[in-house]
Amino acid sequence: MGNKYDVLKLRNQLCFPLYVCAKEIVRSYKPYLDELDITYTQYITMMVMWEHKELRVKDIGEHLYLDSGTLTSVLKKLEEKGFVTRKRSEKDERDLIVTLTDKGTALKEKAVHVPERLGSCIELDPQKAKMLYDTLYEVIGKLTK
Amino acid sequence: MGNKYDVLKLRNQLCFPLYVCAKEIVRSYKPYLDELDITYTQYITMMVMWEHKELRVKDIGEHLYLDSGTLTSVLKKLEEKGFVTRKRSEKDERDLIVTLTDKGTALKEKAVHVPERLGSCIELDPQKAKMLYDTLYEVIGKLTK
DNA sequence: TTAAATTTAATTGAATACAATTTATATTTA
DNA sequence: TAAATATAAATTGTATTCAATTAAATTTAA
Repeated sequence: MGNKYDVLKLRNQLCFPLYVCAKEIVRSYKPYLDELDITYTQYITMMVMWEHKELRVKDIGEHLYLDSGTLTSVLKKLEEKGFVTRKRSEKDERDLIVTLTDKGTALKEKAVHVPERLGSCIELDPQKAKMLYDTLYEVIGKLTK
Repeated sequence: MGNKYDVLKLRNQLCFPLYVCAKEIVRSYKPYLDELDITYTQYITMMVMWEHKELRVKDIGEHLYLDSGTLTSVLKKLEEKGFVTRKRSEKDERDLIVTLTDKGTALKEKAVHVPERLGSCIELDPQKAKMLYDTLYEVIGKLTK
């Protein structure tokens, strides 16, 4: 029994729990990130910077799936806080080079405990976590090609 | 071989693909929802209204995991477009009653094809989809209690 | 029954996010 | 080379989202 409108019920949607889950996770990060005085978007930007030290805005955007419209203001905030510097490339003036500062590197020390603290809020079976991880990247691949 | 900072690498994060996936899915909805002249948030709000016809803002918020800060403006937009009405409850003046209009009900007819169109962008194995669905709600349960 | 506590929606302010456009620079082509 | 094209970041405008606060109404408690 069901009618053609059943597909429009919230409980039959896969995208909705995905949307809620992402939203609630970002919210759960807040108390831990507040201690570092950064937001979630600033946090994932710093993750990219901790790995690469120096990148163009465009490269950061490719790692994070974000465009310059979002990143310009995020990076200006991180520069204000002293975690990165922003400078035009001399090789190509169109590029803006973002570089991790010593203060930015030092923040890593504080951040290193965030993942476990968040993980203990979620408490997901490792096998389920892996399945979730793989499936999410599969969907991302399909949506972003 | 890894070091204590490995947990801070983007590829070792579970929350990050969740965040990206949700973001990209909402973006994928856009062309289809543009045809209905509504946004994703307005769309899920209409889903709740199609199922319940009449609800308080608070009830909508409980269904969608959104607070009045978000919903007040979403509902004002939906009222402007003529899909719902907003009226204070006579029983309890604190409550604001949102009611589906005929035009709102009619929109359902156009919306009914959105889920399949979106589904064909994702093309997920049904078994994986179910696993994903269950796991997401498991995480939501842990994060929102 | 008044006073205190609770509930509900709205408001305010900060931070995203994206589409579309603009500006500046660099590359390609005619 | 000059013009056309392409690329990168920034800007603009719209819409979320949340935390914190406010205002009004209701309920509870002293």
